[in-house]
Amino acid sequence: MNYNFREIEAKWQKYWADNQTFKAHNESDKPKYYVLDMFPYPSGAGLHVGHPLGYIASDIYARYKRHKGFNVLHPMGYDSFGLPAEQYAIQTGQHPAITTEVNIKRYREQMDQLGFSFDWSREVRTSDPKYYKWTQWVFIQLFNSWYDKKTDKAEDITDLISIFEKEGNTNVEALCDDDTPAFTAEKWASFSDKTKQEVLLKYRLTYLADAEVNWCPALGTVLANDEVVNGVSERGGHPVIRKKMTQWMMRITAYAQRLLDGLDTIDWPQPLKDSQTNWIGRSEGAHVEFKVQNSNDTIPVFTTRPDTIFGVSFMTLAPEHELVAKITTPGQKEVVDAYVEATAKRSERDRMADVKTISGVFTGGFAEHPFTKEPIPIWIGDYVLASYGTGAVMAVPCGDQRDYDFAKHFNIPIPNIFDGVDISEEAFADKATTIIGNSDFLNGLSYKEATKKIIEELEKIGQGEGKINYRLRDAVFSRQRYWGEPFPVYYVDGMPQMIADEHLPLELPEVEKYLPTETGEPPLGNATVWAWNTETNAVVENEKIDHTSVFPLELNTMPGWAGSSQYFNRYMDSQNSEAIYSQEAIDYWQDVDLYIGGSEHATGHLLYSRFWQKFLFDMGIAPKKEFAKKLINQGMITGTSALIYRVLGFKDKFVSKTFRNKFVHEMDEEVVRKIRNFVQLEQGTLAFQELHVDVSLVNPSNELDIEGLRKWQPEYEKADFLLEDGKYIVGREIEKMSKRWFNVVNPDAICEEYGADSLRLYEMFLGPLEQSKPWNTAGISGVYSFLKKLWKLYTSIDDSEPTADNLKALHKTIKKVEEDIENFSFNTSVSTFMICVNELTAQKCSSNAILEPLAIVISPYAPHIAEELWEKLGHSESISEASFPKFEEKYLVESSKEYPISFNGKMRFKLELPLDMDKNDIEAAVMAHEKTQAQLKGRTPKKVIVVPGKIVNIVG
RNA sequence: GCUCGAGUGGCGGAACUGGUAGACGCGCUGGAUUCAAAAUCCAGUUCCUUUGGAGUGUGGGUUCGAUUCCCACCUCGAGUACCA
Repeated sequence: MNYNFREIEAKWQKYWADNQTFKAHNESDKPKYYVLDMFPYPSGAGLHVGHPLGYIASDIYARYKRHKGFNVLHPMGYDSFGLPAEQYAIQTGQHPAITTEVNIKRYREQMDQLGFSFDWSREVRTSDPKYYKWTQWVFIQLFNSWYDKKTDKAEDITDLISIFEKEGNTNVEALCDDDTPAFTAEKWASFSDKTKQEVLLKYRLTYLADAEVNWCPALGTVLANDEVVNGVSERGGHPVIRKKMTQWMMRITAYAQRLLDGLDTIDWPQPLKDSQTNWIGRSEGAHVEFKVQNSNDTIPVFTTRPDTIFGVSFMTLAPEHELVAKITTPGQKEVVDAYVEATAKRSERDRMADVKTISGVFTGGFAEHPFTKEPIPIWIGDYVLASYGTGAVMAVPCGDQRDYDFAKHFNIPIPNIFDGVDISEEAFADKATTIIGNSDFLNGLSYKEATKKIIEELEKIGQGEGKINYRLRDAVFSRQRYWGEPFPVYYVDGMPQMIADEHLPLELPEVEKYLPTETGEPPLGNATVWAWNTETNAVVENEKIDHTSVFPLELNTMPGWAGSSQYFNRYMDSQNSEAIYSQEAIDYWQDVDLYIGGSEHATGHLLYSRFWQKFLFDMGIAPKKEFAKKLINQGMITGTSALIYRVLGFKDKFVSKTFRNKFVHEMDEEVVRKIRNFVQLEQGTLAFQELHVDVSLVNPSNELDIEGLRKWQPEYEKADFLLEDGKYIVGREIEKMSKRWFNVVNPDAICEEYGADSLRLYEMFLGPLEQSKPWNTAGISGVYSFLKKLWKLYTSIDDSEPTADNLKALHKTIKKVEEDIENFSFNTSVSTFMICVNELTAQKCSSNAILEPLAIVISPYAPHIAEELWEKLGHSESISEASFPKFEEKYLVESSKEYPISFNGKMRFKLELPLDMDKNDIEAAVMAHEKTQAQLKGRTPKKVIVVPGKIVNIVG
């Protein structure tokens, strides 16, 4: 019987589903192991071949761990809130829930087809109210918490209130808004209820604030910093501007240091840790207060080089800085206003694009040097960012290149405060060799000594202190979208109130339109039943709002990362309706042992999740400070795009690849004539435009299906082609697999033709998991014929004694595959299987004692065929729990070795010698050999290196 | 610019802590089988001036010996970007 993958794969997929083979139990005598994949957003396009790469790897690992006797948790779900479903809803009016449901169904079919060993009973969907109930619940817990620097953790807000009642806030060391006023217990008691709530908002871990946000007019929503790439939205590439809006914020900055420290405790890829480190952006320095002359105002500044304070010759404020208007003198008002206005108009993108242009204006105002009391001119300049530090810098042109350039440009003096350094050409910024001079009490000190000294002095005069600054900003948590988690929040007198836990979830209301309202409110503003009745604790019609018992609900929804920030814990007990998860469940599963996913989530999902995990840890409901011990980034599978070349200016004229050339003047006259003839253009410039066409229109020899193209899109209906050898040859380009490049390949066709086991093996065989690699199906026949050979090997099975060679082939394989899986080197395992099957076939092995363990070793990679072979071997239980064969060294012991004989490090011939031969005998045997003498040509070797069991090297 | 990766045949890639460079697969070439094709099997396949040489992006270095370690540079990719 031939290898019939269709029948086999369908049979075992059904068996696994019927028998719930991969259901994980929350208690077991076995050790636990938790293997997690990043759950997908179910888009309309379905899975492409890039998705399963990580899923296959994690599935191999999960299946392997089961063979190794672990109780494995391997769940899957859907990150099902998101923009595409909403955009589709806006266009068609179809509810996003329906689109999402359809897409999920397709994803599920595709995943089932690949034979993944997921425990589907634990599936979660972020858009399911039963799930987002707990997202809302975490939000409420954050709202009810503040961050105490003394205990260095989140604490209950009620504790803070009792401190305020007892002693005010003067002794409280909290991470709170910078503008929090100081007050005594008496003062607190005198505050109105509303004021109290306002003050508390400055402490809560999630809070409302008027924030400068990234507003994307095209999407009608704000975006988080990590959702803005090069000044445009990550999704869709729309322009983004800065705008002030009242938004929910997450006080992630409270955890900046712990997020940084935690990185040392987890086994994550270094590049990923680096990008989180950079994103958090810790810098040590000092906070310095500069007094404004003839005023009570001070300008706070953060600097990493307080040691250079005697080199300050001007200050620069961000144009948006709140003191600008106050400081500016009447004489300078006009130019300053013009500059401020011009800056506000420039998009972030513009400002970023030209880093080279130096601009700024003098305000006319002066600050006072804290030590010399000299006046320091105050400038504004757009190179100072309002969002970083204090939005103001003390400029030390001799020590900072940017300040140096600014000073040169505006003819500001550049005092030199370094000993023995020439600053006539550029600034000197090398901390290691710094010796301070010309700086009063700092003279002669190194960077380190001077920094310590100056901070002491600043503290003495009360104008500064040592400070650590972070680049990380608090995260905006509001989105002006429909298809996201509603906030469990209603407003009384403009102040946010939480809906009590027991009334969650607060479900999304129905709306007629998914667009913002005419008054510019978010889509939830269209809902007519969206008010909270505090007496019945239910959502009621808006018209019942009376501001006494019925109040308006929040109109924003949560961002995409809300639902993914705690899903890994929820899987541990996903059907629990009483709690986010039971304490028993999390005590058993603890954390994720292996997390596989893309590196694009480095500063988004993976940072936010770590933040939430630390918060849950502080609350005492998560036992681990980090949610995932080990993380692996699978590489991207790139697509091979197909390009056709349009003659510029001729809509329907396309030339085959060889005819186009980027530099027309380099083209052959003959070719130019042909093209001119083709487009009937005697004179004028020839140029070409590259256009992507669907890769399915191109065959493996890069020939275009011309008729197919004409039918593909109306634009090409009348296309006319200049052919070479009667064919149109397309250009090829390796690019990210993306719908817009028409280079997406989905796994369905491959599954259909070769089966899931082939696809699984092939995706692993492509190369190292973590590297990105181009998708090319050309090689898939290799793994397919391997499976056929494997199948054939099991056609006759008997109880014969295995030969020494049989055992050697098997145990070599066990050893290598075990090492490979532990090292996530899945590509080399596939080669190992091929070698093993080739050897056993050559040896005509039919021994049960070999074929049985071999089936288990292969089973994590190609589970369907392994189950079928296992059944053929006479088993009635699934192979999935069979224990992994034990490697035995004794079968690999050799008695002789084929020594490579090298001359000056180059291998010239090989010589078989017994392994127990000692150094001297080996040397004698090699020197006596005729080929040695031929190589030496009469010379006497200077030295002979013999490494027994490895190599012989003759020098001379 | 800065940070982090990566450069090995026609292609994907292999080579454990420095010890036979190119495993395994694709492709290609030749052969067997076949009326023929598919499938299958066998042999070959880094390059060159082939009784021998050279060779892992380039140039140096350490070593008996370097794809592997060190230094400098080049190219490509990813992240980040006026961060005070």
